[in-house]
Amino acid sequence: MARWEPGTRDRLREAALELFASRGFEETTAAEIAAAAGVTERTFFRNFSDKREVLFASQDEYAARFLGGIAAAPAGASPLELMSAGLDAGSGFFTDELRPHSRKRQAVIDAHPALQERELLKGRRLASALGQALRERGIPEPAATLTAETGATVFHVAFQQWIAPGETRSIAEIARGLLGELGALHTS
Amino acid sequence: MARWEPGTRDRLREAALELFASRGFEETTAAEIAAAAGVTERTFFRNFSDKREVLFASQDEYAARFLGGIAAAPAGASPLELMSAGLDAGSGFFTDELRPHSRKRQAVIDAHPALQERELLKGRRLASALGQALRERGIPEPAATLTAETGATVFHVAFQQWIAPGETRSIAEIARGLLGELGALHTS
DNA sequence: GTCTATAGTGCGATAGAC
DNA sequence: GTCTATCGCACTATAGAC
Repeated sequence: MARWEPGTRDRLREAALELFASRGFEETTAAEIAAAAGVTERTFFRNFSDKREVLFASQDEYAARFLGGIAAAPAGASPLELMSAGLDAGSGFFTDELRPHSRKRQAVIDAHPALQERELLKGRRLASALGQALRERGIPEPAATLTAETGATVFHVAFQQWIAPGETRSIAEIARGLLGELGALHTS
Repeated sequence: MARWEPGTRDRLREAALELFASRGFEETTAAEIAAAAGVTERTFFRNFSDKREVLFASQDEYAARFLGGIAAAPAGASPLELMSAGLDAGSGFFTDELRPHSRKRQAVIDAHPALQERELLKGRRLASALGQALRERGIPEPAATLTAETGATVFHVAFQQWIAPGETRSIAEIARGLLGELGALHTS
């Protein structure tokens, strides 16, 4: 038997969500999460800088996809086209199987101010990273920042809708619809 | 001699800012702040729910003034007039003598993600409270939320400008200018 | 005011991957 | 052999319970 099973990080994330959802965030200790994943508390903190972060690693993965989509867009793309490319690329992260998981995760976050703080910070970091990516694609200010803020907002609203009860559309569909409505605001 | 000097809260806030600014947030313990203010660690945590909160008590006072200004505005005021009344009332908090203090405080916050998280949460709470205050004044949705979000943004931008190097205008003047520019966006 | 649980860090030893 | 992830343990500070 191997000294350590692969996928420690993912097991910790799964265990944490389950325990947070069933017992509450503050009532769950890092040691309990670690034990549920078959590792020690020390290993938990080697994988996640603090107890809140275990819920937000997925956000970082999503951001990386979003940024990758912008970087991979064809040369000469407009700011809005870059943002659409990013939204499309990022949306691949939110598969239909992930939806129940995301609903559970959001319920936990909504119940704990400490987690809301982290979520807000991640949101600002996403907007900031998008702005940087757009500037690196040659978009000047203030278009880069405006487009980045819009993109972050569209994602946020689309995600909230995606996890709403009864919603069946993909997050990409929802985001496209929102971008369309946003455009209509300026042409009507 | 009194058993305890008055103004414990304020002394703790002053001591905390000085220590955070000179040594850094993480390098300063709650016990050190308490000692500098002449009280025990226990008293620190009785006054502030956590170590970060000692820097944000002022934000709560400001919010209370802002909300009071909205509540005190004349009947029949428009959403924008209510917001202006709130901004005017709140601006009284930011006296010229407070400006160096605010600059120092913001530098500390900008240097520590843990403090940025708290700042973001306070910002969301302000916007949410403004929306509630407007609804209580009879403003329907979506005007209440839109106006509240605008008001929170104007305050945020005005505050950033107010602490900018060389800036001498009052925060009320800056906010009025921003509201004017915002209005011009819709009439040009 | 005192006592205690938990978060989070530092470091040496160790076991497996390569 | 090197590199990396884990363990195990000691330790401080936060924050809440009593």
